[in-house]
Amino acid sequence: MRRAVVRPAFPPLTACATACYISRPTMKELRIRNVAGEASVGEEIEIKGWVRTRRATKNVSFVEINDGSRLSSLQVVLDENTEIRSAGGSEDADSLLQTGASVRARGVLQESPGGKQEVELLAKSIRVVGPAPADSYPLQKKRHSFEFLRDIAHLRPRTNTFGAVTRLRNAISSQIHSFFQERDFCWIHTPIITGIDAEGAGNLFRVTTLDPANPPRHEDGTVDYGEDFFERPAYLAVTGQLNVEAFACSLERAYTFGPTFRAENSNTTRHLAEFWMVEPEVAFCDLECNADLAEEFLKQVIGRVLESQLEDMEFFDLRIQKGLIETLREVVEKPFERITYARAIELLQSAGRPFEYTPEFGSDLQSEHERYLTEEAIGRPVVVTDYPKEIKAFYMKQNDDERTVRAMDVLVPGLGEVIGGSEREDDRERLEGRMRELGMDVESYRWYLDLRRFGSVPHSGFGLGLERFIMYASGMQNIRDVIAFPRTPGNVKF
RNA sequence: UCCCCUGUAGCUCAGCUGGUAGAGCAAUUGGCUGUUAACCAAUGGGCCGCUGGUUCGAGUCCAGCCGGGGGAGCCA
Repeated sequence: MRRAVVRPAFPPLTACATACYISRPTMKELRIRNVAGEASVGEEIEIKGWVRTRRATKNVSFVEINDGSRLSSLQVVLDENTEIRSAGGSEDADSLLQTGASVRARGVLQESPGGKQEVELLAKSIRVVGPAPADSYPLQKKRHSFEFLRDIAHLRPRTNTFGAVTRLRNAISSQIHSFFQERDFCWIHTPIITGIDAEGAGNLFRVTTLDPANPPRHEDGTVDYGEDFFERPAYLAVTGQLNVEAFACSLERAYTFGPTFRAENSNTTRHLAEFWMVEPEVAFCDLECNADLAEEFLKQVIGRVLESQLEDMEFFDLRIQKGLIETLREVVEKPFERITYARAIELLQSAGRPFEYTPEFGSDLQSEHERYLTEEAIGRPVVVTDYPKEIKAFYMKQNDDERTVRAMDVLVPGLGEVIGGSEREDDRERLEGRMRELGMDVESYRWYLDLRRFGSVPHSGFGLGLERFIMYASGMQNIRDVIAFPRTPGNVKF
């Protein structure tokens, strides 16, 4: 069977100007973000989307249509010559053309006499594909609280703010991959199910196929996980770091980028039970190298999304956080400060102001301390290194002073810690010794210790919480508003 | 997990020392010379979170429960 000329339904953007047709060779179907660049005034085009608002006068009405391809809607003008139809063939298609309805509009692009937009679509026809009854459609053409929108998480992508957040999240994710791919890193898909139950990092979600009402038990009454799917306890991963170290110690440059899970009962604007994390890991790389990587990473990703997402970023700057773009530009342009933990404590102790928690060597930096350091004492991003070993994870490389480890936190104004990382302990004996000090089950980490037995190498890495990064880049104040469907204690509705 | 705040119209909120329910926006209808947070007018809209208590009388006071938000801790 011979096929006619095949036109791709979803051509890549670079080819779109000449090939963006779907089954209608004479009709240019465009996404709204491409209208200005790919259609000229006088040309007939078709667009699809959802009605944001409608303003009607006696003879003309104006319909704002948004298709999510960009922040701005396209103004579609209906006059007495416009044919208004509905998919259901309703006699009253005009009344169905209201906020929330999905529509197809076909017409001629023209310069707009109104001040707010360059071009508009004078509609020859507009078709209501799916109506949205106004008496029950929750999104109105007015501002809604984020709190309310969380209750309709399936509809909030249709709002300006959440659309912008979603596009920014996508752009950041893409730029994260670009940053590492351009530097020859391998993306490692570390497992989501793990048998390692410690790492100190909080509570884990258990993964099991046992019947919770009637699990097999040992004679002493404890649950017999030998009967479970993995024949031992299993959990959702809280980090991919230990796994990705195996690949850094073979491919030299590796990173993870995926979901991770913590069963902590924390209810704050900065915590989720399911979130995304980026974890680069590099062999032949010490702490300074690691800090360099973190700084370059933040600068490149932020710098590029400031360019590619300018319209959305200007929206955040105007509506979410005044001065956001200026703050981010400074992050991109100024070098990060680097200080040791000991120096940070000195700065805090000489701050000449009280803190709720008194800063002293040996105790962890509190949120208020981090904010003071980066916002007031230094005034730009700062990398704090060499923390006391007691407050950091077992795998961090021990300094010769016997009291600190080669850890680093990157603190940024307005948020505090955005990146945490370290040089890893590459000496097997010291690592195992530290694990025994901490009372860990060394046997279950035998494979991890092997990385230090065979061809061990200095290596370093860090972790970045994607959602916290998006919060920082957008100015959004609640982590639940930068992820599609947030999972928090007591919340898995969507 | 702890501390604080809060549940009143579709949304955001007001409602005083207890006296029987209000505003703005949204919606509906009509009007209007191309609007853009459109405008003008009219109309409809309420188990005042739930349960119990005090009282002649509870949106208001008390107790318990449920939901939401913020802060702290933990951390990313």
